[in-house]
Amino acid sequence: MPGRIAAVSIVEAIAADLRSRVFSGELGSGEALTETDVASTYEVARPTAKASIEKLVAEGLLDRGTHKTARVVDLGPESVRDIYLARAYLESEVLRRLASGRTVPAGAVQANKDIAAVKSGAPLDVVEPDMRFHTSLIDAVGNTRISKMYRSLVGEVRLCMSRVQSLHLLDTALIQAEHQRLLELIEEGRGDEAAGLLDVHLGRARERLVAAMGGEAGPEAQLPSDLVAE
Amino acid sequence: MPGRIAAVSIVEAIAADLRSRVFSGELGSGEALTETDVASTYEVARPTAKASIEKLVAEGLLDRGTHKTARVVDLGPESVRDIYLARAYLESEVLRRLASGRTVPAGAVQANKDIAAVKSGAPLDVVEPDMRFHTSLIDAVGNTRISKMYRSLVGEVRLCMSRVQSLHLLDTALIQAEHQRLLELIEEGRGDEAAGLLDVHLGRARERLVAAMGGEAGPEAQLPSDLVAE
DNA sequence: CGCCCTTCGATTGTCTAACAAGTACACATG
DNA sequence: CATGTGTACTTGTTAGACAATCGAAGGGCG
Repeated sequence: MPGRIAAVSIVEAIAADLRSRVFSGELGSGEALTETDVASTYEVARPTAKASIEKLVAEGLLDRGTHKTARVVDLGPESVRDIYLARAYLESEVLRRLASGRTVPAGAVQANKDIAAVKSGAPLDVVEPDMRFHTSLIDAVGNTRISKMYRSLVGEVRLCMSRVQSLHLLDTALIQAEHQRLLELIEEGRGDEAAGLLDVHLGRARERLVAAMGGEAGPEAQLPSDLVAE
Repeated sequence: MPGRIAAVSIVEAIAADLRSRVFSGELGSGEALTETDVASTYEVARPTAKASIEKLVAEGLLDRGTHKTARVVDLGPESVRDIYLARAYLESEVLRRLASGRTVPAGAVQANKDIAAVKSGAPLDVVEPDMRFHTSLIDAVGNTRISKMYRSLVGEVRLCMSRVQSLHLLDTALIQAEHQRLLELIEEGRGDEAAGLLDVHLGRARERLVAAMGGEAGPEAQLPSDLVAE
């Protein structure tokens, strides 16, 4: 069933485009987005632009107070830690549940294959399948509210991932290998170990990103010892 | 610092009023809310009413598809289970963390006192402090994203609580006693037992509500044996 | 007599134009 | 230098309008 035609509303279309521009870095941190600007660049009425902006604000990609211009969020080290810890919070429990039922989500398997297929020259292309790997795990528990909660985090998570990739903070092969190991641990029913590996996986990305932003990196930033040894 | 003055926008004010009308049951399940209706009852322009409605849709209190009138959500048994399981998912892990640090949130203690102070004749008054008890626990972990995720669930949770209370499915004293026990278990550092009690606490409410809605109640609906014995 | 199709009313999506209200920054004043 | 004022920009809200769409009611046809 290849993507049935979708007649999305104008505000949704604009929101989607703005979103991708934020992810691609075309709209950098702190950049202002006035309603009039958006309205004129997309040639729509201001209320329509307003609605799009408010959508992105709700997603956490834009910041704005009453009567103030919306700006692209500026994630500080504390926010990054907050985001990654919230992720770990949800995802580690998910891994335990999946492992107890030994259910390996097909979507996650496919996503990890897609990561492997990405040429090393285009680091930003890893973001989409990486994100998909993790959302597939969440969705596999079959609870629509949990999925929705995770969705409310996805915007910011993806922003972090984009930063990690464009700064070359992680090797694609390592990401892919750890994902693979996670899937194996699920299949073997070893939930606690899967959760532990996830903590390593996320902790490293987190602390490296924090360090790259000028924060004080924690010890999680280093590579696993067996790989360092080579 | 008693509630600093807040100049809320009109759409926010209308959203708040609609919300309370949904919680109070004045707007029953499936009731239609057209933009024009809302606009005329509050004497505002239609776009303003539209924005308010969309806010409630985002909160999960209203349902609506493109070009269709917004309606108050009609929670079926599956949705109720989904909601309560998502709650348990987040809250049980929170209890473990709080117990490991033996941090008893002051807000939760106060909220439970407020529950005790409610006269038995007004069951709906229990909802607010009950909700506050649980949000206090979540907020106590100090992760703003986790709090935000829980917020995205709160609307529906509160709707369920209102149903439970107006149908007299649970005794106030029992709720209050179990909350008290949860706090004690946290203080004693017994995280697993706290999580277990929470499962009982939520499971009973969940299955009784499901049963009251015509679904097949699970075994969790029964009272704890020590209380049944009297 | 029942079913399909058309038509119509109601409702939402979007637009234009406009005014009110608030913020931020430069400027003038003490 | 601190303070107040003012002005430009931006957002909040309104009014009215038109197109697109959905749901139901009614008429035609088998």
